[in-house]
Amino acid sequence: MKLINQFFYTLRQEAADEDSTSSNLLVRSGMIKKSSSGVYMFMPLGLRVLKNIEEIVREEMVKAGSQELLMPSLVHKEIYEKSGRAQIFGPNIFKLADRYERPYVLGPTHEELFAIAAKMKVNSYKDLPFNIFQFQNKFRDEPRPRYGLIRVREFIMKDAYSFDADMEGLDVSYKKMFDAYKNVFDRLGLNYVIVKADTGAMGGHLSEEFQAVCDIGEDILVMCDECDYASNLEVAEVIAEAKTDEIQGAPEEIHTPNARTIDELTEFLGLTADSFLKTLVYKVDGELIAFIMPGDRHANEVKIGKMFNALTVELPEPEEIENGTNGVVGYMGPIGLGIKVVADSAVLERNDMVTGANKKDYHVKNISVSRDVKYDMTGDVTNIKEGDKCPKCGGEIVFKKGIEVGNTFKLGTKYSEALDLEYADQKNTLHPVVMGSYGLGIGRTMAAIVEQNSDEKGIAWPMNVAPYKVYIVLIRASDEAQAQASEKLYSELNALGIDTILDDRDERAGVKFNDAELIGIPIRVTVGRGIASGVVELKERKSDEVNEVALDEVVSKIQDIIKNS
RNA sequence: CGGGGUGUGGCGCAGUUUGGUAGCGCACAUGCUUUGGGAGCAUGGGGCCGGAGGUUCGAAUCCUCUCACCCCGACCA
Repeated sequence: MKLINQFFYTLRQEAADEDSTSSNLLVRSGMIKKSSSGVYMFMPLGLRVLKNIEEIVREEMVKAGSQELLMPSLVHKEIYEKSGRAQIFGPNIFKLADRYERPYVLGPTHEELFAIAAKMKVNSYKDLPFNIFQFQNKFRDEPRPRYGLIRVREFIMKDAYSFDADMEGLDVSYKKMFDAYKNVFDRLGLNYVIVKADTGAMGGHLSEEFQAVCDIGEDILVMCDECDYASNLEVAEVIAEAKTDEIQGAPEEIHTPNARTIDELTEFLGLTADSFLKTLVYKVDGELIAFIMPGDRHANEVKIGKMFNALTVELPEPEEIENGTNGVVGYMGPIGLGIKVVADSAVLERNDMVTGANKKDYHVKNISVSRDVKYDMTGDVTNIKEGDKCPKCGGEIVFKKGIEVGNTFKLGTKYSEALDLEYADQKNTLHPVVMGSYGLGIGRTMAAIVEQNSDEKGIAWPMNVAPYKVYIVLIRASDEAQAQASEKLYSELNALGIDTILDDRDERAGVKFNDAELIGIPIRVTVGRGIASGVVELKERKSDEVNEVALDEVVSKIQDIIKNS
C-alpha cells in the first residue's frame, strides 16, 4: 500500500473514551473506532490484522478436520426457548421483533443452530463423528462493556462444534480441538495458560479456558508455584485447613454497637478476620439459604449454584433477608436463623469463633461449630486465596489475571436432547448425539496480542498477524534517487508476497517514523540520504538496532527476518 | 439497576460559578521558509455549543425533560 490516496490515518492524542492500552493504541493507530458502547468499526488496517488472526485459526481448524460453514445472526427466539437458554442468558441476549411482532434474537452463541444443522446429516452411528465451525458475529448485551475489544457487545467468534456417538468419541474430538487451540495461540506468540473453568451458560461436563496472561484481565487465574495446577477462581477447589482452636465455654453475647462488617469487627474486637463465622444469605433459585464460612474468605456463587444445581444465585435485598429470616442485616448468625444453613468445610472443626446474634448491635462469642450450630449441608463454598495450599500437590497458590481468549466445552447431550439430535446404534437403538463446543474470540485475541506486545511508541505486532510486514520510510519524496529506489523496493517486496507500506506522503521524517512505530509494522526500511552510496537502513520494531544495508541486499535480509520470526 | 462525571469544529480541550451571541492546541487550505524523529511564520475555512421545551430583551451558560458516552458499584452485610 502506498499511503497517498489511501484511507490511512493515525491520531496523535489518546482517545478520551478508551480505558486500556490496547484500545487506545488500536484507536490511535486507525485500526478500530468505537461506534457505540461496546461496538466497534474495524478500519482497513485493523481488518487486516483480524483477517490474519482468522486465517491462522482457520488453518488450524481445517488441519484438525473441521469444516467451515456460516450460520445466521438473526435467530428465531423459539430455538433458544427450546434449549432453555433464553432464560439462562436472560437480559444478556439481544431481542428484537419482526414486522409481525414475531420474536427474534441476535445469536449470543450457536449450539442450538449447529445441533439443528447436524440433523440434516445424522441418522446412524456411521454418520459420526464430525466437526464443523464458523466465523460469525455474536451479540451479547453486556451490562458494562470495557477495555476496548475485550468486553464488547458485538464480536467475531470462531465457534466449532463436535458431534460424537459417545463420551469416548467426544474425548478424542475434544483433544483435537484442544491441541488446535494450543497451536493457534502458540503461533500467535501469546503468553497464555489453560485453566479449568465453570461450564456456566453452556452446561455440560468440562470447560477449559485459554487465558492470555495480562494485568487488565478480568478473570483470576489460580496457579500453583510448584506444579502445573491451573484453574479459574470460580471453580478452584479449597482444601479445608485442619484448623481447630480450643473449645471455649458456653456461647456468650457481646455488645458490638455499629460493628457490622468483618472489617469493622476486626477493628472493634481486635481479632483476626478468620476468627469470625461469616453468615451470608443467598437467594438460590428463589429460596433464602444461609452460608457460614471463615470471615477472611469470600463466598463463591458458582460453587453455591453447583451445590444446589441452581439456575440463579443472587444476594437478596436487606429487607428480603429480614422478612424471610430471624436475622438482622449486619448481625447475622446461623443460630436460630430459621432457614436452611450450609456450612463451609473449613469451619466444621472450628471452636472459638464469633458470629452474629441475629439482634441489632450484638454478636456471640465462644461458638463451637460442631457443638452450637445446626447445619443442613456442608461443602466447599468459598474462593481459594493466594497462599492457600494447592489442591493437587500442596504447593502454594498464586494468582494471575487473564483474558479469556478461548474456551472449550464437553457439552454432552444437553443440546442434542433438547433439539432431538439422535442417531441409531448398531442395534438400531436411538441415542442423543454427544456434542462439544469450542469458542475463540478473534477481536479479543487481537486486543490481548496488543496488551502483550506494545511499548510507549505503540504496537509491535508479531510478524504473522502484522497488517503489513515492511514499512518503507521514504525520507524525501522529491529526491529522484530516493523515490526510485523505494518504488523499486516496494514492487520487489510485493512481488514476493511480502505486504509492504510505502510511505510516500509529503510528511517530515519524524511523522513517518512515529506512524510506522505506532501501527506496529515489524520491519522498517528507511530510504534516505544513504541512497547516494547505495545503502538503506533496516530496523526491526522490537529492537533498537538500526543497520545499514546495501540496496541490493535488503530484500534477502528482509526475507531472512521474516523466515526467522 | 444505583451513585458520580462528561457531551462545545475531524481529534484533544477551555469557556458554564457571576447570561451579552464561541475560543485554544492538533489536524485542514494557501503562501514563504524549513526538510532524518510528530517543523516555523503568515493568512484562512470549518461549530445552529448532544436533543427538546422553558425562563429572559438576550442562553453554551439558568430551569425541566430527554438521549448518548465514560467511571465506580451492583461481592459479602
